[in-house]
Amino acid sequence: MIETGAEPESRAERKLRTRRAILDATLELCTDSSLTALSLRQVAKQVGIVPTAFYRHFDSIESLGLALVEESFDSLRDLFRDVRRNARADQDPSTSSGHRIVDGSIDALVDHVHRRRDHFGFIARERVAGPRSVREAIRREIELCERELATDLALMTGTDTWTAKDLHVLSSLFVTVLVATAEQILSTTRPEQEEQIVATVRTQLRMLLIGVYQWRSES
Amino acid sequence: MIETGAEPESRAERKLRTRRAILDATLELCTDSSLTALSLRQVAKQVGIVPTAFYRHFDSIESLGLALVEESFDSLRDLFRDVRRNARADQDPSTSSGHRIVDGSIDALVDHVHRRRDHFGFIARERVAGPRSVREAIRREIELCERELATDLALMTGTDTWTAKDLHVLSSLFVTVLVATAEQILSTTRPEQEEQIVATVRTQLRMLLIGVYQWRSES
DNA sequence: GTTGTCGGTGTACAGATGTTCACTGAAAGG
DNA sequence: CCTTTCAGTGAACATCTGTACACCGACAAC
Repeated sequence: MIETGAEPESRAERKLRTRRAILDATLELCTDSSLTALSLRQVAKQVGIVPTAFYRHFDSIESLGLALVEESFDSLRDLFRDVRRNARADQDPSTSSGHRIVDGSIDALVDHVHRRRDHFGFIARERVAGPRSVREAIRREIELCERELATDLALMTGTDTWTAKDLHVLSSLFVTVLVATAEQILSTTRPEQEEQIVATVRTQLRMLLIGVYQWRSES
Repeated sequence: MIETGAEPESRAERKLRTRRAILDATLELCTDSSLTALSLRQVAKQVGIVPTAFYRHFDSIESLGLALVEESFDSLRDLFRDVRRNARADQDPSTSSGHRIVDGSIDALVDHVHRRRDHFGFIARERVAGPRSVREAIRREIELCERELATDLALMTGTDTWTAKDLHVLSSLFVTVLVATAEQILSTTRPEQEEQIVATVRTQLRMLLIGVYQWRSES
């Protein structure tokens, strides 16, 4: 469609470009309304291809959704990597009860959500409203994240004597709060309201952390 | 359609019955797929009326959704009432750190979610995937619940010296966990997995409660 | 008993939907 | 150079979509 100067572009590259265009168009089209309400023809029109050409890349909206799940969770894993790097740098016993880690993690969350509104919004929506297979894929990925976070938590001071079960319980709670916060950030555009959301979750995590530092696993 | 014997049934009653049938049909049809993916004709067919008759009751799927929001939050308020009654009965200083209240509240949650799967599922889904006006209505209702819970929390031992802001922060965290738990319960049918979910949230709330009991509001 | 109200019906239409099929034309491969 | 591959085309289809309109017939009101 739009050729910008002299780009040879192999056939494979061109195919990949259209595929990307489909993924992007889909993310844009379902910013409000969910995959299940999205038609193949809307996507095709947005991309600028004929409806039938869609089948050269995906054989249904559902499998398109599965591809978007993978892509979106790449963004979420980026966030996790940032948080982990952040936490490791602050593994300083002199800091008071992990306030730095909390603040750093929240900042990272806000930052990543802003940079990939589309991906985080996609996960939040399709997690509960998408086609069954998409919902299941998302749940599986989230459980993966929880397990991953649990092993990270095991390495931190204070939780080193915890049972594996308790570690996972805590990890799951963090992920729940993380998801809820992302949803809230996505549902507002007013900066002062976002400030409010961030301040709230900051306090929530601090309250929780007090409990965590006192917790001793039973048995 | 189905006349069971001698029921005079006034015109108003009949209209109300059809309205109910529409609401029920809608809840059933969108157990997986969201309002935005639901067509007026599907609803009409499920109810057993002709498509145009739909307009005698609602002027769009969206306004139908708003009615369902009100109805669903009636169920949620029922839950809150149960929890509050429960908590008041257990306002006994001899119980250890509110374990009884936590357990009772979770039991009430599970019970209500089972009894009104449709309503809780509707809220969980349309909260993020419904039409804009429906999403906004749900968010408003949830904020109402948070405020309500915050005033309840103020009356409890341990939080009586807290600032209004901190009370709302805690209330918001409880509601977040509540919503997340309801979502998890709804997404499973296996009893042993539900047991697992309940055990997890029980521990999570206990961890959190430790922090709450130590928390002192600043300024 | 006449009249008006109003749920519900049936027909109709213009447009959108998923999917099929035979096609084109340029890049890839021999 | 000639052949194959294959992303994208375009027409055609049966079906579903929201909504407009004229209509019916039972209940309600007078």
